[in-house]
Amino acid sequence: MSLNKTGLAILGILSRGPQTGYDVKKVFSSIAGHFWQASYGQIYPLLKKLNAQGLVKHKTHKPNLRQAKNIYALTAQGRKSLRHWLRSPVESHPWRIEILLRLFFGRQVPVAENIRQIEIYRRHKQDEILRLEEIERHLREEHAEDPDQPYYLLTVDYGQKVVRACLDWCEQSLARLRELEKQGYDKQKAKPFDCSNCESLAKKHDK
Amino acid sequence: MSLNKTGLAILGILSRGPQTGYDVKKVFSSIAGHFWQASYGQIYPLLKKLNAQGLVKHKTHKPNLRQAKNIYALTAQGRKSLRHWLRSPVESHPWRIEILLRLFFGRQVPVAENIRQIEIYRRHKQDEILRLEEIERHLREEHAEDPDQPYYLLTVDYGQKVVRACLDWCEQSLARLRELEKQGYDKQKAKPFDCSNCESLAKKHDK
DNA sequence: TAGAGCATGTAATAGGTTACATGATTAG
DNA sequence: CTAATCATGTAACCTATTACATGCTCTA
Repeated sequence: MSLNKTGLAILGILSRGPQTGYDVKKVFSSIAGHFWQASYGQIYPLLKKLNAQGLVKHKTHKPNLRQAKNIYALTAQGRKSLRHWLRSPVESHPWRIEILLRLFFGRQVPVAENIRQIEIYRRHKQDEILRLEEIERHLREEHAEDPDQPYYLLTVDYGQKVVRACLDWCEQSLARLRELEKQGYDKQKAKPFDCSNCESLAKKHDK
Repeated sequence: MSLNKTGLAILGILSRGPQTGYDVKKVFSSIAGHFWQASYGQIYPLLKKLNAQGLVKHKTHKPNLRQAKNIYALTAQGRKSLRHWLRSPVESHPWRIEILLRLFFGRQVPVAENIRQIEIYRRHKQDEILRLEEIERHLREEHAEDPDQPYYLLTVDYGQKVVRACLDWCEQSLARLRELEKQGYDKQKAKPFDCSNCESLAKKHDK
């Protein structure tokens, strides 16, 4: 009965009504993709697994001899599993942020290179903002009658707030790095430095 | 010559000076863990692989007959690979945010349940803030002479800004859900809703 | 002398991406 | 007729977590 988060996501999507694997993918590509993703290579095998576990059932729809599509629907068991998960306490998950990994080793290249990277990152975040605004507009216009709309809007709002915080950070960091550059940071000697006290931080974290 | 992000992270950590796999892990557990993580099960095999590729070399230090530890150091090739990566443009990465996945299906449970989840999530984020402040304090006090300090502080600042944005969102979302609850949202009929126009959003995204 | 920390590693498993492969239908 | 969209699926591969296994050293 082990079930991963993406499996539960699929159950959740099917709770909105019966649909094909292809339809499920569209949800991940449209209104849910900004906080969760899944590929066909995951969706089809998972639907099979959910079916084997009795959490979904499918009807094969044959409009003609050659073609068939599988329409999946939640079972009572599936709805129960979904609701059980929704009531279990949410956990904390670590983040992986590549721009920070790069900046952490920033001294290995000239300051100007790091400035360039943040400018690229800022463009990505600006694109994300546009995408989120597009989703918000869609939700307000096309989902005005959708009973799920209030919850959907919460997810978009999260994205907008976080991405705006990223953009704030970009501006501030660019200013700081330009200042560093002016102060001749690149010309400093690379004296080795070792902090033995980092251990005490690590200790607390691993508990 | 394929090399993943965590492999590059290890190269980066070794650029601060030769050290053991155990030492590398401590960096992920202390000042780098808030934006990148790696377990022993990843670090030791990766060090072996990096060694095979000539990006790191190791000396086996034997303080006595029984014990041995492997001290790894970057090679010229390794330093070159690291710098090459640092100059390549950073890409955009999707996020997976479990609290949003849950809220997306929030209508499946009473509003009070979703409020409870956001309160739990808020506690996680408050803990993260404390952790980040601890790291910042450590960096300001113990790394005052560290030439990498300015870059390290940038990574902490990112975390603080983003987590504070999350906390803002928590407050606002809690207020909205309390309002929804008051308005009798839970008693609404669950009319089925299907948005055919979601497809147009999906189309743009998949391009 | 017991517990915490130092130190290295493997095996099983889980989770996910990408490319490949196939073929029908529909709109311009 | 041709391009886009609908629709399903597999195989190879990569990345990462967890549990397990081992044994030394130092400090209270």
